[in-house]
Amino acid sequence: MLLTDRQLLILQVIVDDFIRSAQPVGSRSLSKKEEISLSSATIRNEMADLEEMGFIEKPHTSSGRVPSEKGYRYYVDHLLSPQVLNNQDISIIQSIFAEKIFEFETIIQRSAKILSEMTNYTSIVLGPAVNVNKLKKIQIIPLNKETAVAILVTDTGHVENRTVSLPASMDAGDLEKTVNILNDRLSGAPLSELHDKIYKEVAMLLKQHIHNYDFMLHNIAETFKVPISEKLFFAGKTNMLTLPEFHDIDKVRNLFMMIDQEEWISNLIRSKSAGINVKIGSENENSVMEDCSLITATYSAGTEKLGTIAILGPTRMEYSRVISLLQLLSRDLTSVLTRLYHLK
Amino acid sequence: MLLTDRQLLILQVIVDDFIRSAQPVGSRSLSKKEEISLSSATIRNEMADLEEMGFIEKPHTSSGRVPSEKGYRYYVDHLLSPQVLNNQDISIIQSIFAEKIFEFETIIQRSAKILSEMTNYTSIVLGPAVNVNKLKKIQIIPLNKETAVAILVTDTGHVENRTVSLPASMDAGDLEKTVNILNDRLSGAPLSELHDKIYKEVAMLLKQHIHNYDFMLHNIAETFKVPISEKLFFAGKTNMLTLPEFHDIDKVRNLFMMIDQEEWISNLIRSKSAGINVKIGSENENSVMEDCSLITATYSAGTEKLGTIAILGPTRMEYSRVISLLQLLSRDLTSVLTRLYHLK
DNA sequence: GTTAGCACTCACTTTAAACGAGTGCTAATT
DNA sequence: AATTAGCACTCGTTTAAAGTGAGTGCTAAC
Repeated sequence: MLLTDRQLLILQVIVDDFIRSAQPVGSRSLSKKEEISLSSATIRNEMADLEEMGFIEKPHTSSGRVPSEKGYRYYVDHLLSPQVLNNQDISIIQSIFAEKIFEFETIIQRSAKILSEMTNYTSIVLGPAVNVNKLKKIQIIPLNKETAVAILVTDTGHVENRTVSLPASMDAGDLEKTVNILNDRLSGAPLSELHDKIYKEVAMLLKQHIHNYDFMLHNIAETFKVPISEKLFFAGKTNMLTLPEFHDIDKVRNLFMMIDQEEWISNLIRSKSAGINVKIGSENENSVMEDCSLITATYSAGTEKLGTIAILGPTRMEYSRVISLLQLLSRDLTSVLTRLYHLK
Repeated sequence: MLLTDRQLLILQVIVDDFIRSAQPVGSRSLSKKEEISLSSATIRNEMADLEEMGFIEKPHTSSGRVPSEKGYRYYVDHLLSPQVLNNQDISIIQSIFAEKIFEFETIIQRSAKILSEMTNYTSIVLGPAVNVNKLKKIQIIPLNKETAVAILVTDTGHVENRTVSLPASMDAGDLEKTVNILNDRLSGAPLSELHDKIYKEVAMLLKQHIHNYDFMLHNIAETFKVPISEKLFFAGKTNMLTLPEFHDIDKVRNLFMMIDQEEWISNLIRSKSAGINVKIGSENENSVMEDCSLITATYSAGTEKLGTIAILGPTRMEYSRVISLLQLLSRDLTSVLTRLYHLK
């Protein structure tokens, strides 16, 4: 099942054309293209072969051909000439990092936004798993007699905060002691281990030094128990509504309902290997994603993988452009983050 | 233009029926209702009058009647019997506040989610304007030689954080001095005034005590300049897609594109007076909201208005239920927040 | 004042016909 | 042997016409 050069060319043109127009491609319109100097009849013969091999298919008997999933897969694996981005694209991507003072979350969010604007698809960014980060510092700042704010800062500069209740008997001295003990014992520990460590290592110490040991211990442990999972950012969901494949409102609704399940989409995106990853249609193993492709790219700091950026679009996606954009952005993100967080 | 009791009854039944079914209501189906013991012909006469007065209208000559905006308005103002919520509804709302340790943002977000689930409409919650809150404490926590995290805590327990660059020459002592000066001078000031105050009151002091005065001053001022506006939370956008009035994908797209403009929606929601507020269709003064009604309620801490919760639905909305839910939730929110933040 | 009856309206549904983009196959051409 | 012109055929889409039915307005009778 080897394709001739001519079949390759025809397949490529069919895919390109369909990506552009969303209309089934007929033999006559192909024969008019510059790249192809064959009669429509010859093309029909080749198309019949391509169809037999499963690369293209007909929506109905008398219509033009449409790439099948297998066709897209072949196109992505073998026919894709990486699109050279123009200077404007490049400078837009780089504008994400232009601001001097920046927040990690801001960058991630802006990345998602810009990516969706540049592609007219939906972009999804999975932030780093905060709970593998190591604790840099704990602070507890009292607001009034009963309430205080607990703040965790990680070595990556991520800040988590929770409101905690203070025991009535707690005085400023006790609070300070508690914070000191916590910092002393917990600094450097991954956030995910805080809860355990508090009971194992901090409990005793607190008991010795603090009046309202019990209440406080419990409260603090609870506060730090809440799993801090990766944050998920979306941009350009509305773009889906402009695509002809989603003119059916039920399809859109099903897709949106799936997307709203952050749990599910996190798993979908997280479990991808490093580098660029393309999942076409049913490769995503979910019926609502049948008409969608998902392209993911990971970003890192140094050698440590931090998160994923993804583009969700129709199977009829501009693979070449999207891949180039993701490559560029993930590289830039990685280099900025490496610079920022890896000089200890 | 005073309505007779019979006209009132008919109007009410028409609106109720249309809210339920989304289908134009005909005279015959009305005459079959228990509440109404009149022949269809009589009802037709009354309907003709109601139409002449502008309370109902016909989509086309030979169709049943549909409430007009004026009809909804009258219904909301005069015919609405506040729906008594059942125990299940009440306990669901109260479950929002069940958790012991809670974050303001978490509560707000959960409120939005639950509200949208209970109503099957879209809920929007506008958080408090953080920049009128007063500064409780500033902390700057160095991550490495070049970077630090600046943390602002307000008297309401809200935490803002930014990454800042440190001057190369900065040592631990300088940093501590800076933080002390900042806290000393800025505590109690509204966040919105920090930027000005830094130049007016802090600049001099820093100059006297800190080595790399210039770089630091600038950096800090910039860090605190970024306007911290009210956060906006959405839930149940997808619910719109199940409504028959939004079977037209273009309508949905226009609405979603409008909603995505946070700026715009903030203004729409913010500028409402205290208490419950109902805007029907074109009263929202935007063409994409023509088929939508927006019901808003404010929540406060003590006497200070903090934010707004809103439900966006079709003009054919279950006004009674939504108003009851919003009333309950805004009251509960207010009482919890008052308890929490008003015991200084 | 109320109601039964009837002609009328108009969106929606159904059916049939015409259209046209595209195919597969065959026979002629290169 | 590969290519192409020609032609019958398929089938979704468009257009037109006819039929259906929910609902109305009006009038005359109760």
